[in-house]
Amino acid sequence: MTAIRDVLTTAIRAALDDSDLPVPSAGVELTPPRQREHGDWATNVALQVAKPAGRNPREVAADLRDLLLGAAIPHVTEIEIAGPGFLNFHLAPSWLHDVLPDVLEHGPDYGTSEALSGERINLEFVSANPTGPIHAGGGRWTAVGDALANLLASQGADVHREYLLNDAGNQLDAFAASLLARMRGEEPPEDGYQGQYIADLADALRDAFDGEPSHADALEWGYARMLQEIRTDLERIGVRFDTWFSERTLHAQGAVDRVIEELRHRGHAFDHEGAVWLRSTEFGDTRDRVLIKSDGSPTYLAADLAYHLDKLGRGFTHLINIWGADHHGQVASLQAGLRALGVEPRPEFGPEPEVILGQLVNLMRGGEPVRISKRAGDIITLADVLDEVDADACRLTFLLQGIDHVQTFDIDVVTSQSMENPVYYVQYAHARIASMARLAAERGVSRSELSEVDLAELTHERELDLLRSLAAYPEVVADAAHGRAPHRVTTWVREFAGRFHGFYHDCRVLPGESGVTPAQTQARLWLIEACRVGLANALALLGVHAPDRMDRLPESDEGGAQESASA
RNA sequence: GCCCCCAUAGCUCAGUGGAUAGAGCACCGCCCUCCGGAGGCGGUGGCGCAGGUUCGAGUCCUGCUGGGGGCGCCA
Repeated sequence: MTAIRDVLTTAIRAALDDSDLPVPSAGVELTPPRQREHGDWATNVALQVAKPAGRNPREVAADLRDLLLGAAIPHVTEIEIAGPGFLNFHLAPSWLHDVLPDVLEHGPDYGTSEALSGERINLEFVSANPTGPIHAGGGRWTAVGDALANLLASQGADVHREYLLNDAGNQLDAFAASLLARMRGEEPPEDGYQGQYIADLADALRDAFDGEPSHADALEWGYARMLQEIRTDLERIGVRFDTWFSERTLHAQGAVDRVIEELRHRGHAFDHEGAVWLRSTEFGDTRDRVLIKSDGSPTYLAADLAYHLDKLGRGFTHLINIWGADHHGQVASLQAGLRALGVEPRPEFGPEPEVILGQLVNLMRGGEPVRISKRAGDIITLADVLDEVDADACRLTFLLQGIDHVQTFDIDVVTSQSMENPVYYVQYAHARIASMARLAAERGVSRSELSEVDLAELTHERELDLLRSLAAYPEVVADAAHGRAPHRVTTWVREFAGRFHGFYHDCRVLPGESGVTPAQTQARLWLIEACRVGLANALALLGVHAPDRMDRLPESDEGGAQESASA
């Protein structure tokens, strides 16, 4: 929230008050218009309040304009009534010049807020079963989850990254049975795991034991191997979890049993056909759900309820899970169950846990879809991707678009043509700034104290564009956090980098033959430093490095040597 | 049959009620005597269909069409 924005909003509220008009229930909307001719800020309040007041919007706007002009708001040079009744504020560039010290003063904290101060948020993501390597598509949840954690933390929340290990169900049994079968040269069971990695593991398993290991030995051995592999992959992409939560501990400590008892006690569990059911229909679910199967074992839902209760018991004020869209069917019953257990939803967050459903990733290779086939070689793992492309390119690729869209991840585009990845365009902007700083130092050009620099030298449209982007940045971050939409930061930083490259092209910073005045050099040196802060802060949220230098591209052919398709 | 998500330029996507819908790639042209050309500038080209709500709809609602994902005493 920039200062000028607050000033304008306050002035508009006062003008409404003086006109005996109500402030719209959603508050005063004040936005930068898309068209530059429409000024620096625009509000639609006249349109919103005119109808209930039975008045003409443009007349209301005219009254408000008179009051606002009388208020002598800083920087404001003109207020025009436009279209059906917009109020467009035209400001002197001085309002943008004020942004620069704001950015520099806050540095790494520029763009943060305290909106979520006091919240302890548990964010669970990835949580891939420890029965195989993380699939390339799982990289999406890794990147999105880590960036979202950063975003929530930027708003003042205490964020805890958690990975749930599904190590208690029959998945690991099927996994172990598959390993043993493969070790004996047999086909894995019907519901078992296939793929080359199982065969490789089976070979290693044979070497690890004298004689045939027991089912339990194979299970623990395989589990440990997969867990290690998963942790390694996540380390490679640069994500660290605060807690690796073992589902087993819930069963071992009787937490699952206690959940059933509690639900019975509250009258929300009942017996039917030898099983124990949750009356989830009373809490918004489409049907009741089984908690204890007729063979006496708990369902996944029962364990999941115990797990989420455990999280709340650890003092978190809000729980967020990032799940793939293929788990959509679990959401209603989990939320119904927690509700049945007496967990009250918070109005600002909705039901607990908050479940963010992300659409899946379609893997492509060379323009051809890669089916998630059981056959060997068709599995593309996150590790495969990381073997060919650096973590930054990988992460940014996953953060390019909103998670409501199925993402197409063409491994050939992200790897062999990785120079097309926008990450380099953005990182290059940061490296350029660092390069300019190095050159300035070499030439003995140093920055004066900011207070002694005349920022009014920044008048070029390219310079003002950069300042406009920087001014908008804190709100972009806040919206991205609130909307659980890290890709908005990606969108911002890509546009910002574009604006920087444009500035670089048109505006010389360092003294040379171009006729830059010493005063301009000083103002621009501070401007690029502010840009560096903006780029670095945004990239940090995305979990992408902001390099000070990048390797030069190898000289590419001039393109003239192309052989034509002569047969 | 029911539930969730999606449909914007040739392709991949931005745009979560505002005024003239934006990028990248691809295609067609330009720009290196000066801070890194991984760059800059211009051009071609678009909101699936039909209703509705609203002063105003790519955005909200309904229906349709077309994609994707779910609907177990699996996890």
